[in-house]
Amino acid sequence: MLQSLHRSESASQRSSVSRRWSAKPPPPEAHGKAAGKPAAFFLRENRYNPRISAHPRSNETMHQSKLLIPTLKENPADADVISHRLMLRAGLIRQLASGLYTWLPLGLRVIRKVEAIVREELEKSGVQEVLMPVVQPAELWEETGRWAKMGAELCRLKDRHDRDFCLGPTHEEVITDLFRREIQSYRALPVNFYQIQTKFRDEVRPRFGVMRAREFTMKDAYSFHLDQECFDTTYREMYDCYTRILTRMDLDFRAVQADSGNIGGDNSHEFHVLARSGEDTIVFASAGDYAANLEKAKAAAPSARPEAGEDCKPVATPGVHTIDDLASFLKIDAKQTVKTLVVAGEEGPVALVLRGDDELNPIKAEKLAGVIAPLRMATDEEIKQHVGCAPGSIGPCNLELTTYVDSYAAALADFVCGANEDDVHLTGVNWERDVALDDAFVVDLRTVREGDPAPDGQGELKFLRGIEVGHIFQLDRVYSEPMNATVLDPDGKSLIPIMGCYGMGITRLVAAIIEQNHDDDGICWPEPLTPFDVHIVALNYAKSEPVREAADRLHEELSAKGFSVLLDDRGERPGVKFADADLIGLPHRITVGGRALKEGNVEYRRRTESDNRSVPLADVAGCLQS
RNA sequence: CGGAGUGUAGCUCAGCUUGGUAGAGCACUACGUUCGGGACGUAGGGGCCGGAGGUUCAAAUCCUCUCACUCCGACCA
Repeated sequence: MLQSLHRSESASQRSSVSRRWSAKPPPPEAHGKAAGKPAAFFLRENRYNPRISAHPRSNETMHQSKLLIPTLKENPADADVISHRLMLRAGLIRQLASGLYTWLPLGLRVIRKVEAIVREELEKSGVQEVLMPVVQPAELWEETGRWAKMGAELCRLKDRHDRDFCLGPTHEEVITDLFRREIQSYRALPVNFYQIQTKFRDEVRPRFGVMRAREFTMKDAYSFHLDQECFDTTYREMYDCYTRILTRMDLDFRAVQADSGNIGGDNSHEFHVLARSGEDTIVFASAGDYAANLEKAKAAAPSARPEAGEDCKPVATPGVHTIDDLASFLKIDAKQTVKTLVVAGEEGPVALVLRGDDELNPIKAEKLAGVIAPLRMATDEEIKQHVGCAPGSIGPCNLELTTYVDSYAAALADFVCGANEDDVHLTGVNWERDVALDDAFVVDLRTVREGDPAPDGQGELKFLRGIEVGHIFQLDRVYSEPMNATVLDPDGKSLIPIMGCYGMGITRLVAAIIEQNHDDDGICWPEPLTPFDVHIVALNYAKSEPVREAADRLHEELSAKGFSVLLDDRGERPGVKFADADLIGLPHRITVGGRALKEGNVEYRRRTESDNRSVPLADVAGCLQS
């Protein structure tokens, strides 16, 4: 597969390249009309102007007419999310196939900015950079059992010798292998390695452009420690490091407690950039510091259970199958009912009891002993067989299944539930009296809701949407143990180190930044991340000698002062240039036009402001620095 | 993987119901007029109507099968 992949790829590249070039040969040093033009992949706006190209320039790549920045006037049909739309429209990326994107010059410059900040802060935190291969041998994954455990998301391939490989979706195996080969002494610990590398995950559903792509760039770091205390120190350091990185990017973000997947352990935080289009719901307290992913979020324990008041009685409920039906049929609040869900378990089905108005949190449920992960609801047949009725009439009374009860359901008195008999419910049911309740089986199962009391009692819970751009968590010995990574401790004994793992989505960050920094006209790059600092929009550059001279001089002057400058030297009309400038969204725009130039001025405008300011040509640099 | 939808020019889309020589706008090329917020005229170039099979005198259009892409749900940076 690997082999055929190589072959077909190079073949197609060759053919498309030769087709392109043979159709329209490039003009080497030729000037004038007779010269051919590699027009197809230069800009649509890029009119070939012999007079311009006759002028040698110091820094060709900064000239917009020579850079591939294919802006789009119309919204691409396939992009619904704002960042995706703007990235296509501003010419940052182009899609190759589902979940695969080519980064064009402008987008790549932003990636480099993001990477630079990430690198600087990681180095400050004492993390050392390495670079591991994208292609990884199956043997390593077999050692940890993930070769079998990972599904189709792991892209597998074979080399010419028919040996198994995969495209790395993550690098725990590789780094642990490196560690066990190279590090033998406790004295080397703690160590922390990072890389910025392409990952491939064959996502079931890539979406939102580069936000959830199959191939993407991630910064991943892995640390090794002798003991928990040492790990905790590094974990805090990484938490602070991530906070510094996102703060430097001017992002509005939240660190939240997170579920650590199948790894377990309490040390797990996600870093979310707040955005309406975010895929995750994050929960935070209106007062105090509590913040968590919805999957993980808890509410304060319910108040104590009231005394029983009613007698337990069966009631006929023909055709009533849902909690809504039940509440309206009996004219009661859904809060006074209890629902019993049956899920697949290791030794027969398991019952989960929740208050009628609550939603099951599947992440919490699948962690329970005896419950199969990923969570699967029992089929109607299984329920019929084990409970004896249809799903609409199940209840905890006389239920012969392992039963977990959510603490909110456990706090009810005189509640209504199914009678485990079709079309019959029980009213006035009370725990202990009518149903046994073992404290060990009273657990947190519900999905929290806005307005719930915060678990630490500080205010109530609020929801926001977030884009997960970072995740730090404890790996314990999940990889070091099966892979036999050990060091000798001071007493000469073998010791298996604890590991930590710290991920940050580089390409996803680019999308998240745009989600938070745009307006109706386009992107508004924050200074630390902008592909260029300054956009010089030269009106009539080709035809007006004074404009060309002023713009070129300004370009050189600002470059010399350390600004990165994009000079719009295209032969487009002013309206087109302004619209593109807004779309691309560089923070500073300088318009050089004949009108103001007569007075020796140019116009300056911040991307986030709506008014132009007239500035003498000589003062531009000072104006930018202020 | 289930559900929904879309594939026609580089882009946005019409044409399909009711088969009869493939269209518009933008973009591109040339020339001219324009030139401070997405100009205009004239003349051009560009399409295996996603692919395969079928029905038919005739298929972008009808049928079958496929492939790709997008959106909604379970996974994750």
